[in-house]
Parts: sequence; structure tokens; C-alpha cells
Amino acid sequence: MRRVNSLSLGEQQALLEAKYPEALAASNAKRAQQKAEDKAQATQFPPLPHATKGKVVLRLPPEPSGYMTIGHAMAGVINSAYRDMYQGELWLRFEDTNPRKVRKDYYDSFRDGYRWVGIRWDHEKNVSSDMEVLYFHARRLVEMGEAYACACPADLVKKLRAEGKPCEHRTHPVEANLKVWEGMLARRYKEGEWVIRLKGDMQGLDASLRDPNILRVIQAAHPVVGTKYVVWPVYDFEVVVEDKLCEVTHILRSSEFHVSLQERIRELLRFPPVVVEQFSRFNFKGTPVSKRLLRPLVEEKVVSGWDDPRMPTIEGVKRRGILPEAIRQFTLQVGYGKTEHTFDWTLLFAVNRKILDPISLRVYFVPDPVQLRVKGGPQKDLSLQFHPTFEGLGRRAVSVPEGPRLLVPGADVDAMRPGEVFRLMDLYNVRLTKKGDSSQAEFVGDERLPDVRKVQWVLDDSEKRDVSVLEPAELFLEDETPNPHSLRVRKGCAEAAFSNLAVGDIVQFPRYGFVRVDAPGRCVLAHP
RNA sequence: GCCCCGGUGGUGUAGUCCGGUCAAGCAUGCUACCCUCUCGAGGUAGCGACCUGGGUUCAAAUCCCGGCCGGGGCACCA
Repeated sequence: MRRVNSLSLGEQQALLEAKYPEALAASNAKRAQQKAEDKAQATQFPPLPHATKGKVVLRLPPEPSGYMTIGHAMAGVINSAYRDMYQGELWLRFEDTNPRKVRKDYYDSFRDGYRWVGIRWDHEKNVSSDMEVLYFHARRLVEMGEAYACACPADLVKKLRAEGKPCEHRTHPVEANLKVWEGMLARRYKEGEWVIRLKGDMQGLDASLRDPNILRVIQAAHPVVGTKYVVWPVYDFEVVVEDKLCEVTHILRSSEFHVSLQERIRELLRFPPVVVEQFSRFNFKGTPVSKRLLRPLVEEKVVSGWDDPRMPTIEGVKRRGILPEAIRQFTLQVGYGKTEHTFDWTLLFAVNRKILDPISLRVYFVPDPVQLRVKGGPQKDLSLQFHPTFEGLGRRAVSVPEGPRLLVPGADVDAMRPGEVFRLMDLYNVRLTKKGDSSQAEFVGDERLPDVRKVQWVLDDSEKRDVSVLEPAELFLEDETPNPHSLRVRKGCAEAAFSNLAVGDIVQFPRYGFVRVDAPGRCVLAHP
């Protein structure tokens, strides 16, 4: 028993569920969970075109150049859902072909993040491990006369592309191009001297097809393969080859890419076609995903870091108390499409709350507390349930002395006038007799009264715990103006039972909201 | 500027392919009530939308054309 008590409440709950499932069998937790599952099942994705069970191969193609966000997670959930639906295979493939942008810890951010949301993948690779194959196909294009080496400076290329005019290099013979190509690989050229361009259509209306650059020299150390390579493929070329190597059948990608160039390369290389389903990005109100907007916040210490609970990163939403299951259900519910959307956070919160409600302990927390002396309050030994309807979550004992000194929310006292009768939850009724720094009230009875304010309280003794709660709000207001009040810190006191919680536990502070224990004495408000 | 892609209540989504059953469903939000020793959950009721103009048709959210608005692409980024 002592051992059990030494565990955190969250651990106790997990233990209970594992060891005595029958105790919880009839619980509302199970029922609520069942209901949620039914709902999730009701929102199935539409079938994939040209998909056969057992023959679908999908991929998650993150660029490890930043921390994983909830948007990546949602795109991952979609791919993962189809993998399951068709009993297919899923690749995790790091698109790490720009050594300048890629960083080692970002790989782990994605691996951990996908795992956290419950996505399982069947294969994993880095594109940087396929450089020889990429070179092979690049050479093929040059040999076919479909690509050529170009030494024009970048701005000239830009100019000619805008004008739809070819440059002198376009008509060079294959042998000359191959010679340059070999020279690039042999590190004979510096960055920017020579690039390989695809022969597209210099006059075409689709400007992305005007002889795009497909390989270039980058003299920077790569976090995985070091300085082994200096010639790096550009995305549109690399992705086509990789999808062939992975035998990808369906591409479900969030951001908008123009596929015409990729299709062109795929045809030239004689690779089989793939089904492409594009959908717009997952934006959350006031919370951009773009690094351009987020990075300054981190650097200027507007937020505490990439894991700040206001951030759209996986670490951020996790810290805030969003459950992976909520992200999965939410993604299934909102689906995907080409219409731009900005999700209101409350939509996600609603899903999260419904999962949390039946399993969260209730612990009293008094925000902005004020003292309240209760005259005539009788001595009470209370045994309080941690959950209003679910007894399986246990109880805690609270001993209230005679004429106790309590802490109650300042906002409630402010809103009342002397003489008002209110209920101290789980305790008794009192009448407010004096408002001020140390308010007073008198005991007026035990029996439940209809239509009176109900107020949570905490004993003002040595057992109470000072707790500050971070209240995250949107980082940006309309347009791109930073929100000066994106974080409030609420001071308050929690009852003694708070001490038994561990970092990571999520509980409900009644009349306040669901919070995740972020550190000893500190919580983050997930949502009301 | 050029090229793609979109525009259903405050927000998200269903319906649009194969026009009528959509005077538009669901979720969230808000309001009221019920329930509940929480401002949570649950229940009931209510509020609230087919971007716009024209065309085709007996009939258009759904098809066609124009406009407006939004997003993306036109990188030696992915």
C-alpha cells in the first residue's frame, strides 16, 4: 500500500487499469472511449484511387531542417490511415538533400514525433544514402540529351527563364556535358560554377518547366554522410527517383507542389506513374507553421523555445497536454482537401477534452487565491472522489479543522456581495460576511442548496501547494502581428493531493480547466 | 505578371464526379433549459452557410462562362 501511495496518481491509475481491468469495465471511461472509437470509425477517409489491398506503398517525406509540427503529424496520420486501410506499406524517408539545411537532431524530432502520434512505418531511409543511384539516373538524363551542364550565373538563368530564352549551354553536345558532369563529381568545380539542368520547355507557360536546375554543387558537411558528396540533387529530381526506388504507389502530400515537372522527369526516366493526391496545409489560428515566423520568436525569446506550449511543434502541443489520440481523431474528423483552412484550436480542444474527461483526476486548484476564514465551520474528515462519476480513480482524505482558514478564488469573492450564501464544494454552505484582504464567512449548513454559487477551495495550511499555471494563447493576432498577451501566468494554490502528481500527468482543475503538470509546482493549461 | 488549385454558417467538414430525395447533414462555437456538489462531461432545444454575375435546364450548392477573393508554383529550398 505504501508502495502504491508512493506512485504518482497517474501511475496509480495506469496500474489499476492494467491489473484490475474488471474494476473499470463498467466505467464511463470505457464507454466514452468506445463512443469515441465509433465516431472515429464513422469518419473514414474516402477510398484511394487505383488502390488495391496489399499493394499500396506510401511515404512520409520530412525534410529534417526543423522540428516536427502538428501539421506533419496530421499528414502522417492520413498516410498511416491509408496504410492501414489497404494493408500497405509506409516509408519514412528523410529528404535530406540540402546539407546546409539539414541537422542531426531534426531527424530524431520526426522519428520521435511520428512514434508519439502512434504512426508505425515499415521502412526508413535517408535520401542521402542513395546518392550513387541518384547520380546514375542523372547521368542517364545527360546521356539521353535530356539534361545539360550549364555555367550561367544564377541571375542570368533567372532572367533567361523569365524571357523564355535558352542559354548557350543548352545545345552543347552530350560528350561535353558528360565531361562537366564527371568534373562536378570529381570536385573540380566550386559551388555555382556548373549545374545540371533538365531540358524542359523554355517557352512553356508553366515556368517551372523552363529548364530547371536538377543538380548542383554544395560544399558543406552533411550531418549524416559528411563530406562524401559535393553534388546534390534538387528536390523535384530526387523525389522522382526515390519514389521509384521505394516503389511508392500513392503520394499524399500536404503542401502544394507543382507536379508537372516531377511527372516530366518520371516519364523521361521511364518510371511507372504514381497517384498523387495533394491537400492543403493544416493551419491553426494564430499559430503559423512557417519557420520564417517562428524562428524569430525563439531567437528573441518571445517563447521559451521550440517546445513552448504555444508553439505548433510536436513538443509544444505535447507539453500543452494534447493527446496523440486527439490528433489522430481530429485528423480523421476534419479529413483533407484542397480548400485552405485555418482550424480553430477549440476544434482540437473539444476532441482532446472528450478523451481526457473520463480519465482525468479532479484536483482542487484556486487561481488568484484570497483568504477566507469560516466562523463556526465544524470539523470535517472528508473522503473525496478523484472523479465525480468514476470511483475507480480513487479518493483522497482531507481533514478540515473547525473554523478553518481557506483559500478561495479571488474572482469569486469579487463577484459576490456580503451576505451572499455559497457552497464550498464537497464541504458545506457559508455566508460571506466580510470582503477584503482576509475575507470572512460564517457556516450556515451542510445540506445542498439549489442555485447557489459553488466554489472550490484549498486549506490554507502547510500542505497546500503553490502552483503557477501557464495559460497559452495564440502567438499571432490577425495578419502577422505578434500577440503581446500570448502567455499569462496564473498564480494559485492547489490542494495537498497535487503533490502526488508527476510531471506529464494531466488532470482537471474543476472550474478552471484541464492542465498538464509541466514541472514541480508548474502546470500548463491545455484548455477549459 | 504568367501558370495551377480552391471558395458551403464564427470555425471545420458532408454533399459537387453521376443536377431533383439539400428550403442543405454533422462537429465545434454561442444561447436557453435539463442533469451534475465543476465554468468539465452527458442530454434537449435554438442561432447560424451554398463568394458573385450571367448562361444551360422543368429543376443548379451541384454543369458552363466571366468577375471577385484566397492559397500554391514560377529557387543552384524542400
